[in-house]
Amino acid sequence: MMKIDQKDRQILRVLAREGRISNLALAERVALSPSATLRRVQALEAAGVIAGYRAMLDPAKMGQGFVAYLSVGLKTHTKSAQAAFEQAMAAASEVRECHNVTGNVEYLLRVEAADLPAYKRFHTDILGALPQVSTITTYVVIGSPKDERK
Amino acid sequence: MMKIDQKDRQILRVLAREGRISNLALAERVALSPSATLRRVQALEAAGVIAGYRAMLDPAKMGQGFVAYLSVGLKTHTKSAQAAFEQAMAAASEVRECHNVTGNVEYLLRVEAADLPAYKRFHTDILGALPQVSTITTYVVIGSPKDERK
DNA sequence: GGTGAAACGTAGGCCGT
DNA sequence: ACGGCCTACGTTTCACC
Repeated sequence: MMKIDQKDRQILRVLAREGRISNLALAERVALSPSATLRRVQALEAAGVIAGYRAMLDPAKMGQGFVAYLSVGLKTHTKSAQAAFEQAMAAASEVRECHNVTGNVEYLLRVEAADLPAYKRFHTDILGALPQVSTITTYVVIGSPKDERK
Repeated sequence: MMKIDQKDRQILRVLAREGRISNLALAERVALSPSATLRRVQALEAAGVIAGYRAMLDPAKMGQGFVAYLSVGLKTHTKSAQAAFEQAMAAASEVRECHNVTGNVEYLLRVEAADLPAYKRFHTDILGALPQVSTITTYVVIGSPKDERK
């Protein structure tokens, strides 16, 4: 674990929004020399504070028009049932996120599919085929007024 | 809207995982010359298929140890109530995502806070203070076995 | 789509504070 | 321990084929 000062936070704020900004431009933004900036960025990467960089793709523009969140409840709460479910989710390309949560369900999924039929195939053929699953509730995303992760 | 061929898809797949890969390395991966690769990337950016680049930060390593998803139901489904709620979400720094969904609730939020007390402040002082809100259910994230957005 | 070259950015050694 | 300067090296980018 490393200590993160105000300059680091400034750097992270910029990088979270503009992941591909050049080190030179970043240095100017945070009012530091390029070398000092680079050293800080490298330290943040090494410490895992920056876990990586991603291009945010627009699902709609790639023919992935269907986005939904699903809450999933399991029949049993054994370790093996969870492991089996998580493995299936890891293997399913439609599943972009799988969160283990507290509450009246065990999992929250984010699923992206080309269209409704494609989503239905996932819902019935993949999720429905898992013996561990007891309840599924689908929340279709109509819009995302805020999405700082993308 | 642009047409996306197989090479484009290859490029997107790499960039989605390694957003800061050099154009040279990317070109090698997709077996194209650097200039052809750059032209494709620039076209994908211009078309909005690539909406931007982000550093993925680890909330736990930044003292943001508390992550939860919240389902929120509104009292009324008028345009003005939705607009007021969305504006409040846009202003709340704890809210990383706000999705408008179908189902028995109107919104799904992703909230990140330093700890439980910080989360409680958000829950009661911000969400609880909004007159439009009728139901709130909190799903605390225990773990994320898959998170391809980060 | 590829080539080449100029412009630009990166990264690490070094020194000062 | 941390910031700034310098510079060799690598990368980006664009006009041209």
